[in-house]
Amino acid sequence: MSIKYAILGFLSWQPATGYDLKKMFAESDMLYWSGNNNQIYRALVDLHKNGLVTKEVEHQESLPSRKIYTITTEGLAELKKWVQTQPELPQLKNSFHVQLSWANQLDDQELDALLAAYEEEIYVKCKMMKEQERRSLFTPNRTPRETHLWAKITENWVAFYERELAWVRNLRQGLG
Amino acid sequence: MSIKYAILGFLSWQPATGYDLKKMFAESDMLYWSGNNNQIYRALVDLHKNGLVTKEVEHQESLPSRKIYTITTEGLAELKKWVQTQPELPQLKNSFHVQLSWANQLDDQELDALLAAYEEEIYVKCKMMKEQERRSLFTPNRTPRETHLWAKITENWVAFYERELAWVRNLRQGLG
DNA sequence: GTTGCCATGTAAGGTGTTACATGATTTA
DNA sequence: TAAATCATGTAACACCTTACATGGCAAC
Repeated sequence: MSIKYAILGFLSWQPATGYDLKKMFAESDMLYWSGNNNQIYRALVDLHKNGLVTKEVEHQESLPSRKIYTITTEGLAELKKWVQTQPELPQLKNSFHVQLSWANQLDDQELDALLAAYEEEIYVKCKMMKEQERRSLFTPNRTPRETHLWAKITENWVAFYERELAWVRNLRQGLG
Repeated sequence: MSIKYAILGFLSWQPATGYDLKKMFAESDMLYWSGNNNQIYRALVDLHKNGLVTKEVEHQESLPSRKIYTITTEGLAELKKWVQTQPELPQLKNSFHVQLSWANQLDDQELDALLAAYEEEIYVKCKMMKEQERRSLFTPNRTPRETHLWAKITENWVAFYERELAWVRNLRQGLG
């Protein structure tokens, strides 16, 4: 899938500039894009070309003019259509698995150090995710159902890291 | 990280051609590359240029000559060095989350159909992973420790899909 | 006085995929 | 006769990231 639908999603809440969207992506830990300019500005040009958003230019003194993008009826329809397409499987890329696959060259101490480093990293991320869940940032809060869905997505992330943490702890115990 | 280390890993078991490696990647569900030619042949050229593998050409009649790559001492050292680098966090890209984030446009029936489709997809993959775990394919089986590590990696994959399945089932129940 | 915010965008490069191209041999 | 296997490789393109570039304004 491409970042275009996530942008349409944000614009379905309210109009925004590229800069706004950039911040939204950067702040959201749920969506997996870094929020870099290149992708966002290009995507907006593309969406505009296809009539899925409208562009309104607001000139400013001594600052680059703001380009405010608003989703169109076609854009909303396209979003709804995409939302209902066959879901893809989640894509998990864990380079640590590759490291572990060929970790047999290491002695017991080196291997445990590697596992400990991974455990610590997961632990920190897990705590961050839980903190974010507690603050319930980034909830659209328009209908109870939507709020519930967003909570479930956050819950999924927390559970993902918790399970990973349990796995690596179990692995260390089994070896130690 | 790049595919180069995974190739070095395979070559640390035994010499292989690009074609062999392609099959290894395609058969392995643990490593996340598709096993396409482009990446593998380019990576092999690069590894050879850097002296991490040696190339031996075996001419054949009426078939393209086989280029057998063998890992060098430097390659083994490089692999060991990389294996001990600070692990990265697993990267999870779940486009279904994006669909769900803006699924509020859907009515209850459409939403449940979407969740059901996801559940089915995860269920099938989960069963495949369990089957692969049962058969214990692709285990190097050189030392008990290495066998154990590989089993744990497979276990991690199974648990990943099982947890995802439990999550979507729970979500459906909560909405239904 | 340096850092950060606002706001646009470009350049360059890494990573990854599918499809194309060749051509003989074996299998269904 | 159609396909799969062996074995190499190229072309085209999608996706994603970091860093670069500009330039005024506000805060510390």
